[in-house]
Amino acid sequence: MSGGVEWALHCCVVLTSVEEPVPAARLAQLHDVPPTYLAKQLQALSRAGLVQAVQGKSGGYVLTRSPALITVLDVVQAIDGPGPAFVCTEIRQRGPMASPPEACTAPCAISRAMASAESAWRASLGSVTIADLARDVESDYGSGALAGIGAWLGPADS
Amino acid sequence: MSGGVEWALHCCVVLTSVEEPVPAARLAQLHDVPPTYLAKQLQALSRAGLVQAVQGKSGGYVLTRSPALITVLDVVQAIDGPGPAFVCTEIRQRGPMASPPEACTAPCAISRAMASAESAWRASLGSVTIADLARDVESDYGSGALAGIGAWLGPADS
DNA sequence: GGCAAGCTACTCGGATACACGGTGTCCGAGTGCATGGGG
DNA sequence: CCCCATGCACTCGGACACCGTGTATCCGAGTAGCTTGCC
Repeated sequence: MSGGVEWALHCCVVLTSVEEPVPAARLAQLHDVPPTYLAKQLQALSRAGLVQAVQGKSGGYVLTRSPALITVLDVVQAIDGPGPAFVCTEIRQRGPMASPPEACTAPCAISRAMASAESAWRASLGSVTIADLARDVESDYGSGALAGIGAWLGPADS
Repeated sequence: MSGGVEWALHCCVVLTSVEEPVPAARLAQLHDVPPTYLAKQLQALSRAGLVQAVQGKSGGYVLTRSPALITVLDVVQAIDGPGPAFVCTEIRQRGPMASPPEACTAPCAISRAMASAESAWRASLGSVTIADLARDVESDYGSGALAGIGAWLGPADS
C-alpha cells in the first residue's frame, strides 16, 4: 500500500478543524514531509472530489463536505486507486488442462475468496469516517488538541 | 499484492488431488507460467511449512498436512510476507506540533482503523481452507475435475 | 539370482539481472489580493 | 472619498527523473533411482 495514504488521512483530519483554505506547503511542514510530494497526494484527493482546491493568494485545500460524510475508504481509494489489490488472471483457462471459456462465466473459487476478503476490508474502512477519527484524536490527546492545530494552520507562524 | 499468490493458491488446490510429489516444472506447464518463477513461490511455501519439498529423481512438492488445515491466509502470508500492508510512520511525533512521545503509547486513531480493516481481511481469508476451495472447484466444474488434473500430473504426458 | 557400488539424471535452493510502479522533484498556468492612480 | 486598472505574489496542476520492490532467470548442491559388475 502506498505510504501517502497515511499523510492524506492525517491531512483530512486536521482539515476538520479549519474553515479557511490551507496550502499544501503548510500541511507539509506541519507533518514534516516533502511538500511537493504531499501536493501530489492532495491533487489525488482533489480529483476524487474529497477536497476542493482554491487558487489565488490565500488559497489552499478545504473539505468539500462534512467530515461525517467522508469515509476512510474514500481516502484510501482516492490515493491507491479503486481497483482491487488481487486481480484474477484466469490461469484456469491456460495450459493443457484449461477449462473451456463457456464454463468460466462466474469467477473462480479463489477469486471469490479473495474478493470476499477485500469486501470485508472495504466494509471496515467504509464504516469509519473522518469525523470519527477526529473524535478519537480529541479523546486521545484531550479536547482542544485539534483546535490548537487548526489555530496554528491559520496564521503565518513557523 | 504479489501476482504469485494466485499461482500458489492454484498449486495448493491441485496438490489436493495427488499423493505423490509433483515437480515445480510440471505445475508450471499445467498453468502455463514461467517455471523458474513459480519455483520461487513454491520455495516460499516450503519455507512457511505449508508444503514439503522432496528431492531426487521422482521428487517434487507435497502438502504437509490436510487441506482442511491450510487456510488461504496461510498461503497469502507465505508469499506476500506476514507484515501488514499499512505501516504507521508515526508522523504525529514529527513537525512543529508534534505530540510528545509519552502521549503516544497507544497506536493513533488512523493506525487503529487500518489495523481493524486488515484484521477483518485476515479473518475472512482465515475462514476459508484449501479443502473448501477444492470442494468449490468440484462443485463448479463437476465431480472428477480435480481427479482428472491429478491423473494428468502423475504420468509424463505432455 | 541377489546385492552393493557407482553413475546418471532429475530435483530443489539460493544468488543474480531486468522492469515497472511508487517516490520525490521541478517548472508552468491560473487566480485572488494588494496597490496606486484617477474620477 | 470611492472605484477601477494594473501588477504581483502566491496557489494549484501536470510533466519529468530516481529508487525500491516485485518479476523473471540462471547455475550450483544434493539426492533418489537405475545400471552394472561382482559374489
